[in-house]
Amino acid sequence: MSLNSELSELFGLFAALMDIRGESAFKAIAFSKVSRILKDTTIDLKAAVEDGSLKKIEGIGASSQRIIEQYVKTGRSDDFEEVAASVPPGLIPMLQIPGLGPKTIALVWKQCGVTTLEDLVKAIDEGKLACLKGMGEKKIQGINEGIALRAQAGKRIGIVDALPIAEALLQRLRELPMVDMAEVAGSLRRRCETIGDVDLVCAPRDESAGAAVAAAFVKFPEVQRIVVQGSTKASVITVGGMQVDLRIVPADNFGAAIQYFTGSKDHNVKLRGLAAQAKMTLNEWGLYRLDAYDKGDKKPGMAPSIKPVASKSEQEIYKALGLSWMEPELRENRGEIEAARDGKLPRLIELADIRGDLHCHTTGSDGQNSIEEMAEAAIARGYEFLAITDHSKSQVIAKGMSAERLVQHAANIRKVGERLKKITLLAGCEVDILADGRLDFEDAVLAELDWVVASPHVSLKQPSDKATDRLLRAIDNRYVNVIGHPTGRLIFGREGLSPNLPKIFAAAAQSGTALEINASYPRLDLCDSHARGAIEAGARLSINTDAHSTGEFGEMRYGIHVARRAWATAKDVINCWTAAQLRAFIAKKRG
DNA sequence: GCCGTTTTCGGCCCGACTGTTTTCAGTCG
Repeated sequence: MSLNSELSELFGLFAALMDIRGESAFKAIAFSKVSRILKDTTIDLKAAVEDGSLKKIEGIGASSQRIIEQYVKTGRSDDFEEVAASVPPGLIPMLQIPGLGPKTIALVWKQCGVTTLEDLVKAIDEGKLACLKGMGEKKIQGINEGIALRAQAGKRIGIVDALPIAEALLQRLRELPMVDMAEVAGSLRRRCETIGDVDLVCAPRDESAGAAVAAAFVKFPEVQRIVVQGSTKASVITVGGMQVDLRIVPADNFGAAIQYFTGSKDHNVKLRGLAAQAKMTLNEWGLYRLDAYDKGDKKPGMAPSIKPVASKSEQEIYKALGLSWMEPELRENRGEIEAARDGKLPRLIELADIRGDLHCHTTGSDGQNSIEEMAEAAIARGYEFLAITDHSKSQVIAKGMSAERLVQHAANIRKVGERLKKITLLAGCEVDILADGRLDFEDAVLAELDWVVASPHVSLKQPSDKATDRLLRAIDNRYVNVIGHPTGRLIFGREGLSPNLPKIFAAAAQSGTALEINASYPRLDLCDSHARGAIEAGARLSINTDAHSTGEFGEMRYGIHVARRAWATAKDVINCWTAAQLRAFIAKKRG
């Protein structure tokens, strides 16, 4: 695990421990924030400790800095260990149980001696919890259900599984005659790589039709089980076991609702702070002037009776707060609010900006389709160029090619390119970066190609410094144009390499080597925060599907999501350049 | 714990829901 993720985890645990200890919730929130900052950042913490730049990061104060410094130097933290020693570690996983929070956990620990989940189950069975203050029959039943729920589900799912189902449900909602507007919200709208549940928001044409919309929604064929069904909300479990929450709001409050339920939580918290500074209050119903709001009539489940400053559209709400509208992918409180205030939001890359794919496979190695079929599929997508990059010889399982076969393959690619004319085909290779940073082919072989993607496939658990040297060596090779899936991580699968990213980004920028956002799920590698670090360091990105069949070119959209979350514009991504620009990019590095 | 054109002290987002309550605490998103 990298130093950054170790420290991120430490601060996350620290926050949980403080919660259970009953310290000020704001302290725990502050440490959670530090945990998230460390998870997102690509800065080299060792270097930041040495040059004292740590405390310049907003959200990291004196205490956090002290903890990080000690941890970087010694691999441990006195502050953390002291707190950890005072709370049984078995209590921490209990925070994951729905309906069970820090206060209740502390109560059963101190009053009943519960220190593990097993203890808790036993205490419930023996009726020990019933004698606690504020603990009734229903609450105990709720905890029991929470434990069961946690055991059977609670797992996040990949965007690749969630998005198609959400889009199908959205389509059905929009086709309902009584529905005026419907939209996806939540982490799915922000295009996060994994999501907990799907949030949908819709507005009926007639405000009284809420119950009818909910009734129609729970009968959709994708729905397996109904959790809640009312006139303002319906919650269901789909056939695939995914939870989908539908909120039904008046059309006049649609913008506020979708803004609110899109989040992120951190983004909304910051926005509410801005509202408060301007003597306003922001909630899921709208943005209101504070003095009027306090006097207004409020009933649960209904819009406040007073006139809002803004509520119909997101644009209105942001505008009233002095901000331009923000793309959902940016709403993570990673500087987008300041950028929107200063008119410095990027024009994010779109799928339509992509002119070609620079990493795919054919039957030459482990792909399903021929060179011609892949090229025709690329033309059908409107691409101007396509790089065919089959595996090198070390990838025996993937039918990796010998040098002789590769040269013949390149000749075949060029022949197809000349015949088709409508597209520029680049004869390339995905060459393995061996564990020590050597490439799987000699330079003389690579020099025969138009395009080289160099990727790590083995030794993905090597130490950070070795991984750094390995990738730097590949970047240094004049024939290497892209580092493919640079860390080798798999979502839900493996952590992959954790190289010193600032060094990698700087070398890539300086040498004219692009870094890949591999669009194939579950790779999505680089991830969003890494890709953003690369852009900030001046490196170019390349979004590629790594398609092993013509159908997989369609995965480009998932790579675009990552790039947008990384604040990428079309100029940052070489797939948006013209074929001529690409040729110049190649020629410049070859020298 | 963090932060500062309302502050170096005193705030820190807001509403809904639930359960165990006679006015509120805990949890969730």
